[in-house]
Amino acid sequence: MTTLSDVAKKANVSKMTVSRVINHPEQVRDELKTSVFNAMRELDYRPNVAAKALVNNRTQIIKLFILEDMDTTEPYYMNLLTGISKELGKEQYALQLVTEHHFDIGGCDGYIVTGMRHSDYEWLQRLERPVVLFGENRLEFDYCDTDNTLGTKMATEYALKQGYQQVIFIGINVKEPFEYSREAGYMMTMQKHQLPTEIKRFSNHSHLAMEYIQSQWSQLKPNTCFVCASDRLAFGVEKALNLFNADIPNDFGVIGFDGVFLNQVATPKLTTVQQPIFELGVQCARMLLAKIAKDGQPQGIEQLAPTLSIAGSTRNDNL
Amino acid sequence: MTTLSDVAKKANVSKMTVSRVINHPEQVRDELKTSVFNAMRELDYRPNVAAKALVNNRTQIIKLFILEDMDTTEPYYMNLLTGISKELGKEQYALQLVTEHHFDIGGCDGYIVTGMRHSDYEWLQRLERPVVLFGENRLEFDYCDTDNTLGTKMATEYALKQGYQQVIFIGINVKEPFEYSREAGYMMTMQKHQLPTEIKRFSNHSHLAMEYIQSQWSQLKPNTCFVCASDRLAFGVEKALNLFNADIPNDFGVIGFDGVFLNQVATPKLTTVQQPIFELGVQCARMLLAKIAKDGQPQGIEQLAPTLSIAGSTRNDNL
DNA sequence: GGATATGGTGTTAACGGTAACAGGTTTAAG
DNA sequence: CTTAAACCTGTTACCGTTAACACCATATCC
Repeated sequence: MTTLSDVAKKANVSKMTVSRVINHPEQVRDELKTSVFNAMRELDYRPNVAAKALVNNRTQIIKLFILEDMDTTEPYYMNLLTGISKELGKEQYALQLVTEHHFDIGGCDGYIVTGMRHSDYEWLQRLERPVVLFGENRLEFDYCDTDNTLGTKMATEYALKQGYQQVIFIGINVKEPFEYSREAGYMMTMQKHQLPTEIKRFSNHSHLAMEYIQSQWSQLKPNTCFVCASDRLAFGVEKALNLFNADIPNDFGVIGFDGVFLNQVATPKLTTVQQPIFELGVQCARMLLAKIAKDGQPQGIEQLAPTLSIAGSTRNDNL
Repeated sequence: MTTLSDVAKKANVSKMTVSRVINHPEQVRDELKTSVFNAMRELDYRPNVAAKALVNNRTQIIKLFILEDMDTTEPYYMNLLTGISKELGKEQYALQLVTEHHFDIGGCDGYIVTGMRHSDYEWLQRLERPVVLFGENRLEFDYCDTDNTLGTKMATEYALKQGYQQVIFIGINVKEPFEYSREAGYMMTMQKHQLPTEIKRFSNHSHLAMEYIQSQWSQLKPNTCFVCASDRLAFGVEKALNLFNADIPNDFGVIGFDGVFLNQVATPKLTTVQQPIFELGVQCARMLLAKIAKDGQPQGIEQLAPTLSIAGSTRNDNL
């Protein structure tokens, strides 16, 4: 391993100058800078992360708290993790997963928290390092999330554009901001078109949505589209409709929300609000690193636009 | 942050003694040891990872290479990651994900590699730090994996025990050890019972298995069980059988392999060979840490027994 | 009883990097 | 032309930990 000293010798300067070229390049003459850069290249210099961490009192570790039960949303996370990890890797940060609320053994430079519920608020506030949430909140935490309202707006607009006369919203019965936002997108769009709204809510399990459709089958009118707050619920709706040999997408449309895995295995494949999970991971990481660099200053919020992934569960102009 | 020196002062010894209590306790008198332990507890001492890493020329980072396309096996990985991460965390190691073959920027103390294909052999061999594979291989790499042969043995035995007269194996057409092992478990069991074997192979996509069943439907005899090399294929088989309103599980049985997510969303839920993915992650990590501690010495292989998760896609004595 | 091992502890010098300060040179101002 | 400010670069000390060695007791041997 080549060190600062090696580079310094090769470039005929002191260690300190080399260090400055890396961290405060504006303080060094251009002439020296180029010769230092050359030396670094020739020797294939890579800074020693541990040494830097030691002197800066950093750990180069970011902890990712996954507070919700992973099994319920599992496929989701891999993309998030990949995004976070990729971005952190660029700055030589490493990731540590924390799934239980076990004690914070070993330090870290910051936290990314996902699946926060309102009850977690208290202990999150006590954390002594910068925190960024993945997922909307109405508190003062910095966060990244999909633009949930935009997502259901897009879904509802699309359903109407495809000519479905009734649009029913199948929501998740949790009192969390992301759900409110998704419902809001639906409501706003329906009101804009002066149409009546109808919202049903269930725990996020496919069989509940399925049972609902089964119980309501006789009252369902054709030409209805179900805009769902998750792919899970949409999956259940579709399964139930299939049981009655309903004509999807001509008589009934189904639109999910998430776009991770489940929409792919449904038959027909689900039209869904595709969240940019990977990019959200990248953004979370970026925001956290910025916050660390700026000594914990608030970084605000970042909402990324989802895309509507169109598949066989809704009518489609273009087919 | 309390340091070694703080502890040393409190216990009236030198830093070195404290360090020895941690790393070479056998070299320290019991009397001193206890007083050092007390001091550590009172001051809530946590070793500084960066300092330790610096002096030991370690990074405390493990890289996880995910070589296969994640989208195909996605739900799988979260459990693996959690297992690995949990175990690494205990020893203050952090994880770095590497999904593209991008350059090995920044060092690490070891690698865990998953999704290795035969073509990756060459560059893997060149890695300069200890490597442990997740997944069978017939080369000299240390690895952890499910006992694949045992898995299909269990599945096939179970199918026969439930009285299915024909058992057909639906395999994945890749030339990889895990597939050979799964086929072997099926073959051995059938031969043991002196029954004829039948193996079909497809790429690991549900629609291919689905199309196969559809094309063969007229020739399929009731009382047949399909033992599949993946839940994906099993899912396809089941979907096709459902299309014909076949009686699952009475006329046809379906058994998958993996037990991550997909088996849960199938209707009826899939009986499947449940891999202990989380534990495999833990084992991988443990093996790698042992290898690092022993300066890269081979650690052999570790095959964990899967369990048969019984659900509605097969007949069941107990129901 | 003096030489020789043995076990337990402290001292010193690194590991690779950076902040803070010191010192030298150039530029600008009066 | 002097003096102060601005600019660059080097020196020193330290971040927290450990290996290697030095040292001093005590136990062991002939």
